[in-house]
Order: sequence, then C-alpha cells, then structure tokens
Amino acid sequence: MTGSSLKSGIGTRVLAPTMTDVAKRAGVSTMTVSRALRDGASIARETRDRIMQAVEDLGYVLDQSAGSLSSKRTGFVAALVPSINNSNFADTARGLTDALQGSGLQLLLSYTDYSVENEESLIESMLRRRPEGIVVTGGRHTARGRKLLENCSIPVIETWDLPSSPVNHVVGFSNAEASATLVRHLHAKGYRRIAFIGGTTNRDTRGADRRSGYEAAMRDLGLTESRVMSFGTPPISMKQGGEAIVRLLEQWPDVEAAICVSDLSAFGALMECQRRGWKVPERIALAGFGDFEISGTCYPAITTVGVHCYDIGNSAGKLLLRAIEGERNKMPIAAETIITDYEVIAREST
Amino acid sequence: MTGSSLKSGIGTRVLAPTMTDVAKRAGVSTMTVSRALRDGASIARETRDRIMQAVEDLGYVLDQSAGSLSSKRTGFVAALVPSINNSNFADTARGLTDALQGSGLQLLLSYTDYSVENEESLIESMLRRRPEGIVVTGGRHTARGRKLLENCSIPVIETWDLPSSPVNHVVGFSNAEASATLVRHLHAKGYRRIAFIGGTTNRDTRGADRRSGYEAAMRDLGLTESRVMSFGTPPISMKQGGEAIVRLLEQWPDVEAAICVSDLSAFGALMECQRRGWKVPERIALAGFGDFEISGTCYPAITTVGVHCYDIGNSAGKLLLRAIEGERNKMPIAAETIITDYEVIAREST
DNA sequence: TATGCATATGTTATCGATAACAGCGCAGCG
DNA sequence: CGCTGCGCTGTTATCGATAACATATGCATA
Repeated sequence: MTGSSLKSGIGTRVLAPTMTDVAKRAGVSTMTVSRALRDGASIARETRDRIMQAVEDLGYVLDQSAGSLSSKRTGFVAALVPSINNSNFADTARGLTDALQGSGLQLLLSYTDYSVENEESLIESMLRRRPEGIVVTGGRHTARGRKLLENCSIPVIETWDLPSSPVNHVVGFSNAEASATLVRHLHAKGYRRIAFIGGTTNRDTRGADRRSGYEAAMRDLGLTESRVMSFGTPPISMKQGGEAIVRLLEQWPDVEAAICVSDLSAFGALMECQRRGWKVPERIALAGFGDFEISGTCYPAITTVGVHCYDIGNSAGKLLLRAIEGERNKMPIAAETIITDYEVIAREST
Repeated sequence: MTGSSLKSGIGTRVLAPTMTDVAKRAGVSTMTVSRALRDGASIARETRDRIMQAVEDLGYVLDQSAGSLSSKRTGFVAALVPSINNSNFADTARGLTDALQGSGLQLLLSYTDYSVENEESLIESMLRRRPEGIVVTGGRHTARGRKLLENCSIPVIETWDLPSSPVNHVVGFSNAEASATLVRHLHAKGYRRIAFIGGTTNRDTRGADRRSGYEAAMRDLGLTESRVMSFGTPPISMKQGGEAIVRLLEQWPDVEAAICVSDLSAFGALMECQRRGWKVPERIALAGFGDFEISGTCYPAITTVGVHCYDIGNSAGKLLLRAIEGERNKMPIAAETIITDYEVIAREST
C-alpha cells in the first residue's frame, strides 16, 4: 500500500526542560513556578509574568505524571466502549466529553472491540494510570475484570445496560425491554409473523438482550412461533444484514416484519430488498435499533428505537463528577442507578 | 430524559495498596516486587509465586505513573483525530491500535471535533502526560499547536495529508490530488458539467483540499465553469448532503454529476434524489469520498475514492514504533514521509 | 508602638515506583 | 581451597512535581 517513502532531516533532541529549569531562569523556587502554572494561588503579577516568559522561552510543558504523584490527582477519567466506529457509542463518548468540559478532567478513551477479554486488559491498563473514575459499557465483565472494578476504589459507572448486580453506579436502560416495546409496537400495527435478525454469538451482550427481549415479548403476545435469523459475528455489518434478510425470507417466506439488532443491519437489509425489488414495507417490514443518522435519512426511512446515546454519556459524566467530588471530600456518594428513556420511532419501513 | 433514579449502597473506600504493602506481605523488598511484576528479570519461581499471591490477596494494581517517573517511559502514545463518529478516522485508530499491539505501548485517543483550537489544547494536555509519541490528523495546526509539536522531543506523525513543511514524520496522501483524480475519472466517463458539494468553511481542511483539487482539475480539463455548492458546517451530515443536492439542482439545473466531500453527504444526496424520484445516475450522477461501508452497501452503490484509512493508521503505528525505538537507543531516525495509495472505485451511481 | 492578618515566596518532606549498584550464596573449575 | 561467575535479592538515590509548613514583608488596626 505504501506508494513511496522519503527520508530527510535529522533529529536534534535535547532533554526536555523541567520545572527547575524554569525556576532558575525566572529566579524563583520551583514551588512558585508550580503555583504560577495553576489556578488560584496568590502570585505577584510581575513574578507570574517572568515565569510565563521563562516557560515560553524554554518551551516548557508541565509534567503532569510527576505532579499527580504528589497531588494524588491524575486529572483524567477512563471510558471503555465496545467500538468507536459506526456506532452509538461515539455519541455516548461525546456526551461524556461535554459533561467533563471545564471540570479539569480529561477523558481517555479506549475500545474493547466487543470483547470482555479485551475489556479486562484495558481496565487493568487504565487503572494502572490511576484514573479518577471509570466508565464501562455494559454490565457483564470477566470475573477478574469485575474484581478489578470492585477493588479500584474510584467511582465506576456501567452504562447502556441495567445489570442485576451493578458494581457501583449505573446509567442505562433495559435492552430487552426496549426490544420488547418494539415488538409490541409492530404487533399493534397488525404484524404477527415477526422475525429477529442478529449475530450468531452473545459476544455483543446488548444485542443478545435485544434478542431475548424479542423472544419474551413474542411469547407474551401469544405468538409462539419465533423466527430468529442469526448471521455473522456481532456486531453485524450492513452487508451481513443484507445477507440475513435473504436467508430469512428463504427460510420463512411468510414472515411479515423483521427486527434487526441494529440500524446498520436493518439498513443493509433494506438496501438488499431494494436491489431485489422487494417492496418495504409491503413485502416485508423492517425495523432497526439505535436511531442512527442513517435510518432517518435513508429512503424509505427506517422504524427504530431511539435510545438517548448522548444523554447516557452526559448523565454518566455528570454523575461521575459528583462521585469524584464526593471522593475528594471523603464523602463518597451512594451508588446510583439512572434509567434513561427510549422510544419507538415509527417511520416508513413498517 | 432521566426516567428514574435509585440510590443504594454505601461507599467503603480504603487506601489503595502500594507496592510496599505487597512487599511486606510477601516478605521481600519492593524492588523484588517490581521485578516480579515485569518481564525478564531473574526471580526465583517460589518468590514470584509468593508475590503474585500477595498481589492477588491485596487486589494490588501497579501504579504506572509512579513507575514512569523513574523509568522515563510512560508506555503510551497519543492520537488525535477530528472525530470518532461515523468517520474514516475510527479505522485509522484501529490500524494504529493493531500496529501497537504487543509493543507494550497503549493508544490514548482523543478527538478534536475538527477544530484546531481544540487540537491545540489536546496536544498540550496529552504532552503533559508525556506520551512516547504522538499522531495527529492533518498538517495544519495553530501556531502554538505547531510549536508544541516541534518542541516536544518525541516522534510526531502527521496523517491524512501531505503537509508542505511537516513537523516530523508524515503518513498520508494528497486530498487535492485524490479529488482531482475523481474529477478526471468522471470526465473520462463523459461527464462535463460536474459540481462539488461541501461545507461552508475551511474548518475541515481535508474537505477544503478536496474542493481545491476539484477546482484545479476542472481548470486543467478546460471546464471553466466550476459549480461549488457550499452548505452546512463541516463535517456535513447526510441530511445536509440531501439539502445540498436540492439546492444544487435549483441553482444549476443542467449539472450532470456531483462530487460530494464525503460518502456521508453523497449518501444523503442519493436518498434525497430517490425520495424525489430523480434517477441516479441518469438525472444526476453522484460520487463520494472515503469509501465508507455505506457507499458499497446502498442502492445504487456510490462511486467513491477509496483511501486506505486502516493502512494510514497501521503504517503510522509501525513508523512510530521504529521512531520510538530510535529515541530509546539515542539513535533518532530521520524524518520520513510515507505516501499512501488511493483509488477511484466506480460503482452504480455514476 | 505593638499586634494581627493577608500576600507572596521559600524549604523540606513526600508521592510510588525504578535504575544502578552492591552483596550474598552456591556451583564449577583449576 | 580459593577464585570466578551467575542467579537472586536488597539498598540507596532519584525521577519531577506538589503538600504542608515556615518565613518575610507590608499595611491596617487597636
């Protein structure tokens, strides 16, 4: 893939200046420099200017890792999401960032690729850096991952789920309930032979919850014949959604509506239907999950469940701030569970 | 948005154990613990087991920020991307992560929201944590941002662009050239009245480069009448792509083809055309940029420029590893420029 | 004039780990 | 029997900042 490669220049590397260098140059002690570089402390205007000039001259950048060793405050929180690509989690990350804005806390983000094993190792590497709080996605972890979270003595928030026994705080909703609500919506519209399209494993635990919510709702409605088409490793792609819809209609030609585990697969299914001349929703109705931008834009627009991704992140961020504040004041706050809303958004595809 | 809020539980927080606690419990010195927790060093099997047991019992997690203060190695690299949502940059991040896999370096990701001011402040907060290398997107920065990068004495890689005077290493391609290639492709197919749809500002510098590449190519082909439809703040959304195509055809009804600044806006335009019954490509041909999953899946599939997002990240990661290795051995490597490939992917929309 | 307090700065100890070097015991060897 | 070298472990100094306390100066107030 590499077209060409040029080389040039040399590296002239000098030892990075330390606070002592700045102090010497400004003719003050390091403590005064430290104060000048942070808020609040009383410093003579003239002294501060001199220090800032020295900082400028030397190109000095504060070493926070040294500072946090003594201050016990690293100034960051960790967030782990399954994926940052084409997913709602990016919105959650944005909500988190916005909530943290101006708090002096930075968000450091990593993604687990939907693997609890990866999650475990990321939890550990994050904790090694001593975040002041940690946000994870979902309530299922490896045994060790969970233990790490339980022992870490910083606020923990599990999101996008309602774990039955949470580690600490929770901001989320029941994926199973949300999925069931969508089933009931389709039922109310008159659909009876409703199918579910999702991945082949439980790797994506929220996807698995949506499937079980579908199955439970079907049972409750007396629709005993549930049709689950499993295809591809979660998270399933647009293309896999397209293949799944074809297989679904081969296997159960009488199906009237299909719920896809996410909007992306629903979109793939929709496009495949168009390609084959199957009218949506006449031949088959399609619904997704997550209210991605795509499902409101495409034609026909896709019925989906709107979950408030941004708000999940934003609420989690605000809760985290309160919790961290509590820790700092030695008055830890009680574990909280914030249940976020969702709603069926009916569109042209059903 | 908050449905309900439950509170329960109490916080029982103890001081996190330190290496000294582990050492006491295992009956050894901290140095031995330190060795046991890292690679290589020669430790009696029995001692190591005893230490690991103590670590387990206490739930100890290494404090890396303390360690890196003395070892001078923080074990992470910083990456700044414009956006993680619905964008190619997520693939670049993935390529980076994969390249770093097994190197002992962790990737810490942040996003700038397409703002060089945000970028500047993120560069600073990242540098404060003393990364061993830093990857940024694009070659344009604020003056101070650039200065920070120049002075930081760690390897710097600018990606997704070919800056005329790079800070240090570069992995990217010319967005202007890629865009021009697409223009020539459409020209070769017989299209003459070709328009460009993009955002209203130069905030997204790569988008701006694509527009200027379009304009240059049009001039070179003797197509003097260039039609640029600017709409929305970059990065423009699917919906904005839809609105833009409508305006475009109002303003220049004779236009034959439109190049959109990205696949997302191209997709929005395509769907709007379908909604209005405008045949693509008969009434108007559409092309995008970036080869997002969506443009290969949708119907009709969208012609685009495939840029190797993953490879950009992957190459940058590998280059970074070499550069960091060089730093560690006091043999800094020369500045390198790796030019990545791209190609026009002709599909049904043109 | 003495006292008190606020402002501005310096000094010392410390955060939690690791580098560098030192030391000890034991095996192998001449 | 003493020397050498290796495997394993401990000691001391240090990384670069900040907390906590101490100090100096100036000004207001009793």
